[in-house]
Parts: sequence; C-alpha cells; structure tokens
Amino acid sequence: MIDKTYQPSDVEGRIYQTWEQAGAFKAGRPERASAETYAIVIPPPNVTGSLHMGHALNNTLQDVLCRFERMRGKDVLWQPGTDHAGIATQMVVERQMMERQEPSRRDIGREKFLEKVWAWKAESGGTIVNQLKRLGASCDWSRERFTMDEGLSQAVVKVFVELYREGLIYKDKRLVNWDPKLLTAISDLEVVPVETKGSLWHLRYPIEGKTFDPDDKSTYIVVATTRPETMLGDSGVAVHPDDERYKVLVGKHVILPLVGRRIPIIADEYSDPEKGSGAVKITPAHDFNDFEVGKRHNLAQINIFSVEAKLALQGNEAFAAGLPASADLDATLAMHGADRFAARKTIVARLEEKGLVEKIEPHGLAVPHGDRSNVVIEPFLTDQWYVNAHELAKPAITAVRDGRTTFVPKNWEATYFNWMENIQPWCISRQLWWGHQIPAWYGPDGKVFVATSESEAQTEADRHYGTNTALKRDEDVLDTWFSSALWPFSTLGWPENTQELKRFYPTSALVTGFDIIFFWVARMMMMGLHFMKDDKGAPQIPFKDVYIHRLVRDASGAKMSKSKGNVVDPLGIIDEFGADALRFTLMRNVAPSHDIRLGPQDVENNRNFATKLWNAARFVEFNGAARVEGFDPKSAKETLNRWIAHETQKALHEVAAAIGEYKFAEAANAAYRFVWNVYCDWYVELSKPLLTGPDGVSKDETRAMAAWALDEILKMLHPFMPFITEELWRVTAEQGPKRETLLALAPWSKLEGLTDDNAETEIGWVIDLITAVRSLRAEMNINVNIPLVLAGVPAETQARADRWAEFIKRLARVSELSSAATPPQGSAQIVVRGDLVALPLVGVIDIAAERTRLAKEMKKAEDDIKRVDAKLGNEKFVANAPEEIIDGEKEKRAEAADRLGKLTEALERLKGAV
RNA sequence: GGGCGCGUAGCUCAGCGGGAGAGCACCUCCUUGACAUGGAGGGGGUCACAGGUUCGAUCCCUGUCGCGCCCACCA
Repeated sequence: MIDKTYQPSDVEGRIYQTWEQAGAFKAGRPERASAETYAIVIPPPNVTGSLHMGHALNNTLQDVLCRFERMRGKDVLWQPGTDHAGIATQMVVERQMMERQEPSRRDIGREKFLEKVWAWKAESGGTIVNQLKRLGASCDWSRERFTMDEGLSQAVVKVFVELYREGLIYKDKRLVNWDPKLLTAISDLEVVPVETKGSLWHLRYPIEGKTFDPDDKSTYIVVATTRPETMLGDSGVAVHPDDERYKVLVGKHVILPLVGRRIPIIADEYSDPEKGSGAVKITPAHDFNDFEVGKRHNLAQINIFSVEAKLALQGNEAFAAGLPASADLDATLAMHGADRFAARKTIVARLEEKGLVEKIEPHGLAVPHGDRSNVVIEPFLTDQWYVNAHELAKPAITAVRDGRTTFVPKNWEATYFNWMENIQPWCISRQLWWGHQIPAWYGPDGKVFVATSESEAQTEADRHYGTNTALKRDEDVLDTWFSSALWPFSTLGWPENTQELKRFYPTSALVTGFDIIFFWVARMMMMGLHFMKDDKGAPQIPFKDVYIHRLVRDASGAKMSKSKGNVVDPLGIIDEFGADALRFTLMRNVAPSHDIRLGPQDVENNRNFATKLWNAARFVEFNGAARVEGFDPKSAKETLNRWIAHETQKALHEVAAAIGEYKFAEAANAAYRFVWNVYCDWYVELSKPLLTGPDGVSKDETRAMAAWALDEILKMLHPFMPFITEELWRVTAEQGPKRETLLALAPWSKLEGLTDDNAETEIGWVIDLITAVRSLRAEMNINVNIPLVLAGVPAETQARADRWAEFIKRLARVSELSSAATPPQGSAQIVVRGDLVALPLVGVIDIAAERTRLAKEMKKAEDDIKRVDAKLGNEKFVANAPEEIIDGEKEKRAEAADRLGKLTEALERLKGAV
C-alpha cells in the first residue's frame, strides 16, 4: 500500500542505504564487465568543507548523468574524493587553535601542527561525504580518495620529479605574489584586484650635481607613485625616449631621497608620458613591470624588507634587514617594526619635511589582494618553484582545438584558449606546512637534489660530493592545485598501471563551475596529456566533455555569501522539501548562459510535483492497476491506451535526447510536462470511465497500461528524483510480477513502434472539445451540467463522439450528448476542429453576451484570413517560400474560413432569439 | 584595453527564420472518489532601441543603450 502522503525525510535515508547495501553504485559490477564504460571524477570538495548550494548543483548534474548512463546499461564509475585544500585547511586549523587559545603553529612546530591537522581531518572529513549522500549522489564510495593519501602522494612526487628531470619544473628567483598575512607565495590566479580609492604621490627626486631647490624645477625630477614606501628600493627613474620634457635628463642620475643612493635616469618605452608626471620610479624588486624594466637596464633589485626577517618576526610585517647600507639611518629606524602602511606614512612625512612632495592627488586603482587572506599582495623577490606552463599548455590547446575535448557550452573554449595562449609560469611552491612537501633536498653548498625519496636523494648527493653529506629537505609544500591537476589519473591508481586506469581513462565528462576553468580544468588538461599515453604512445586527454555550469544565487539574484547572510543551506532545503525537490528545482532551472536563482518558492513547487507523482501512483494502485507480466504496450486496443503509449515513447525519447546533449532543464521540463500535463491531467482523467466501468478486456488493458506508463515515468524521472522514484518502484514491486532489481539499476527503456498518429488525432479532438466546453462554461458562469448538441457534423465526428460520449459527459460536465442538423434555438455555439458544437441554454445564456462573444470569435477568424491572404497575395512569398509553408498557410486559411462561416451562421441564428 | 554573455508577460526564464510560450504571481469559479502540496478557466507582451539581410526577423548581420562576468592593465 502506498502511504497517503510522501515524507521524504522518512524514506531518503533508508533508500540510500538500500543502494549502498546492494552495491548499486559500484563500478565494475561483474554483470557489466563487457559493457561500455562511463566515468566522471568528482571535483573534490575541501575535506573540511560542508555542502553548499554550488556543490548541490554540481553534484546533481553529475548524478543525473551517472544515473542515466547506469540505467542505459553502462559500467559507470563516479569517482569520489576530497581535497586537502592546503591554505584553506591550514587556516581553519590555525583559527581553531587561536580560538582555543592554544600555542601557535610556530610554537608547536611543524610535526605537532601536522598531527593536529590530520586529527581535524579525521574528525570533520566525513561531513561532506555524508552530505553528498543526502543529496543522493551515486558515487562509488568504495573508491573514495584523498589528495594526500599515500597513493596520490606518490603520484605527486613522481610527477614533480619527472617534470623536474625534463626541465619543466625549475627553481627561479623572480617576483612572486607574496601574501604578507599568510607569509607564502601564491599564484597569479589567487590574486584578486580590489577597486580602492588611493592617492597618487608626486615626489621630487633631486638631480645629481644640483642643489635641490623646491622653487627651481631644473634641480629635480618629479615621479608619481601610488606606493611611496617602495622608494627605498628604487634603482632608477624611467622616462619615455620620445618625451621632449625629459630628453636632456636621460643618462643623468638622481640622488634617492632618504637613502642617498645614486640612481640613473633611463629611457624606456614602458614609461607613459600621459600618466602621472611622465617619469616613473623603478623598483625592480617590488613591481612586476619594474622588474622587467630593471632587467632591460641592468638595474639593481633591492628588497625593502627580507623574507627571513619577516618569517623570524612571524608576520609583524617588519622592515628589518635588507636595506642598503647607505640608507638613511633615521628612515631605517622608522621602518623597523612598522608595517607597510605605517612605513608609507613615515616616509611621506620625511619627504614632506624636506619639501620633496609636490602634491598628493586622489587616485582610484585596483589593488591586488590575496583571495584567502584578503590583504594587499606584495610583489616580492624570492626563490620559488615553477612549472613551465607555456610548454605544457601546447598539447592542451591542441586537444581542444582538435575537438578531442569539448566544452559545453562551447563558448568557454574561447576563454580557455585566451588564458592558455598567454599562460605564465605557474608558481607551485607555498610556504605552508599542510600539503605535499616538495621532494627536493639541498646540500651544504645549496645544490639541489630532486628525487622520489630521501634515500634516493642521499645516494645522488653522496655520489656528487664523493662523501656522505647531510642534506636538508626543502620546507615548502606544493600548491593544492598541483595534486588536483592529477586527479583524473591519480585517483585511478597511477603510477601503477591499474585495471581502472585502462578501463576508465580518459573519463567521459567533467562537470564543473566556470570559476575553476583555469585553476583546475586547464591544469588537468596539461598534466593528463603529459603523463597519460595510449597504446600507441599518443597523449591522452583526461576527459572528453567539459560541462561548465554557473552560480546558484539567492531568490533576488544576489550572490550567496556568508557576510551577506543570504546563504541558502541545501541541507535545510532537503530537510524541509526533500532532496528530490531540491534536485529537480536545480535541474529545471540550470541554463548554460545564466546563473540559477533559487528561492524556497521554486523548491516548494517542485515538492508539489513530487506530491503529484505520488498521488498519481496512489490512483493507479487504488484502481487495481498493477503491472502485468509480459505486458506489451504495442498490443493495446483502446485508443486512449495507444495514445498514452505514443506519448510515453515521445517523452522518454525527449528526455534521453536532452540529457545526451547536456540540456538538463529541457530534459527535466519534458518529464515534468509529460507527468503532469499529459499523464495526470488527461490520461488519468480519461481512464476513469474505463477503470471504474465494468470488468473486461478494456478495463484490464487500461490497468496494465496505467501501471506500465507509471513504470516508464519512474524511470524517466529517476536520474532527477532518485528517492521518490525508487520508493515508488519498491512499493509497486509488491503489486505486480516479481521484480528484484533496484530502479537505480533498472534498464532505461528503448521504446519504439508506439507512434500512433490516429490515436493522437482522436484524443486531441476529445481534449479540444472538452477544453472548449469548459472554457465556454467558465466564461458564461455556468455551474450546472448542460446538454451538448453536435450540429450537422460529418459521420466521422459523429462516430468519434459516440465512442467518447461518456468521457466527454464526465469531464466537460455534459448532461446529454445528441446530434441535430442545425443547432437548437438559443444555443451557445463553438467550433471545435471544424465541427459546430451547440450548447442549448434557453433561458440560461445572455443572448447579448453570446452575440458579443461570437463577434469576437469572428473577428479572430477574419484576422487570420486577412493575415494569410496578405501573404498568399505576395508574389515573392509564393515564389520563394518553401512549399510546406505555403501549404500550411493555405490550410490555415481554409480552416479559418470554415470557422468564420460557421460562426456567421451561428450569429445569424441568434438573431431570431430574444 | 581584450573577451564572453544577457536585455522576451509583474517576477524568473524557455524559444533563436514562417503571426510569441512555461512556471510563479494575479483575477474568476470548483472540497467531483489520486492529489486544495489540488482541479477548471482567464487577463496580461510595439520579444531593449535603430538600421540592414530576407518573400518573411524575437530569432541572422551591424551599430547604439543598459546590465553582468572573465582576462590584462592601472606611476
């Protein structure tokens, strides 16, 4: 028995358990050993994270694909796992330690700290996994991986060492984005510009050999800067070679104020005469452009503070060592212990005292910030490890150009190419503790030995030095995205040549958000193509299709964020409306070029849809419509049953085709319309006379068909609404012939041969008639059952009406159905598919109102005729338009003319009435 | 500066060459034997604007305006 109401919270947990116990989501089920494979690797959520709406969308999309392909008989692997999320996790644990007023990580040391992180991972790592299960995600949990588990760590080391040996990973001293709060380098992608109202300081640099006089412009050159504190590191002033104002100064020197350093005035195209004063100070160690200019002109790279000093002071942002010996002592002292912005004040004050500040203008600019720390990034000259991304990008670009990997929607490829073609070296070292420690060891002279293990490095070192030499391991860890880049093959067991690798790589699809195309997708492409080869040694892509989705926003269209307090918790939604309602809402609204707006109202509507489905199943059950062993829908005799079989096939094909093209909303909406507007609104209603009528062949057939179509509905909805469909599948299994499989493993039906145009025409006519009568009744406010007279209709219509009389009476609330040559006096008259239908309503209808109504209908018909005549009267249209269009227009005209004729007669007849 | 996308009913969005659709909201009616988390009916739109291509443009092209996002730069 199906319960009166569906309570998602009561059944979802149980259903999920059933799936797990049956091993329904396991890849490599023996009975599918020879089946085609289908694989998706999950975008690994942060191990310490919890499910947000973005996850809900991302994973529902993947689940729809996986469940659909599983039902289509494929051997599906949805590879789950979590990411160690270096910076994020380290920050979480550090914050927790601070809240508990425990000693800091530097106090307890690396080893103790890492123990704490692992403990935290053990404690909270399962959260996200359980939340994904609540969403219904059909991952193969037996294969769950973690980016820092042993196997994946081995993969990371191997990749690092091999790329190093190929020269594609190298150590370099260049400017990096330094995060002064986290005290680590970060990659370009982790820097976000923040629009800020700043100032532009115009500083006077005295020219060598002249006595500085604020009133004599020939004694100094003005440079404009947004960061006056960096002047301590200036090693040149650049002007544009064509700038007449400064031509005479090129080659001369200025004496850097406060510091006293002699620095050259150089000519370089980088200088823009339009900006600032046209002369720009060059600080090679603290600005990316200046770094390049400095290299061109051999300028000194002067750090205004040193990493060592900062590390020692644990982030006090102190200026310490590193200032040149000739620095103004006062300035140095003022810097000591002050942060960059305090230093700026001090320096500006010192310069102002000396009359060296010409003016300060307000100036808007985008200041780079760290995406995690949210502090201003300091370009900083340090030794870091880099990946030669430019080289690795080449095959990754080609693979997409050749269409071996395709983006859906395709326009993201432009974004991908644009970034890949301009890719910069990828800084992969991080001055953190939580992550994969770089497999590099240093000898006493600083020589580096990169190896897969310490002993291997030691052996190499001993060979090199000719004696046993103590080595020191590189303290840095790798960027989290380095291990993520290997995810599609590391999770499958690489570097071992596993069965999984052979069977599931390249994976079928990747589903991810546009915001990590660069962070993740591009890098997986690079690493996958470099390390994975097919039998012939050709590079292998990590995935064939990349489906890119957008954001989930709140009901008013605002981006969800903790600070705004508008975050909708998917688990709260699941508690209230059920996972199916949330999933279906997301799927019905996901569109390639739009973010999704999600309001509770939408979820409620889809919860209502689930209820509708539930009640349809109850109706079927009440009416004894159980599944019948070996029932073949093709064998149906009743037109109504042939019609629903026809519609079912159509809907099932629509849904399958749409999922196949990643058109999730189209698929979900096709299923929605079929279930609600076809099956419930018409089939269930029209089947009532048959199901409540006398026992017999027709009744049996209708019962079997109703149950059969319901089964098909459960299948077509299952990828979207796995819980309620599985539950109904289970309950209905009790009623018909034995059925052992879970719906999750049931085969997607390959319906064919059910198309029936006659049934469609006939039922279409019935539906139109009922709708027209209902419409008229509502318009004229008639609440009682009324008689219906077919006026002078052809024999075919008459026969049809006879066949459907009972149905029409019931659904259109008609008391009696009869025929006559002409409509009775005082009838309301409507035209249904060319047939005149009269509703004799003497004394009931308002003749004047009916006249007005008819006139309105006639106007419509006349307009239709005019429109078509205008077209058909156009020679060029007749000459150029395709034949079927012209024929269509002619049909339209004939239909309208016929309708007009009947309506005119109807109006004529009404004249006699009072 | 470069790129991508979007302006269609009050709202959220489909449609993307042959006289505009859905859901929600709104109005009217209906507790009829699956479902009031429901049923029936209805009103509501110069498809941003201007040109062009075409027999025909919401749909294709060009431009304008407005909105959003990404990349680069910002002395």
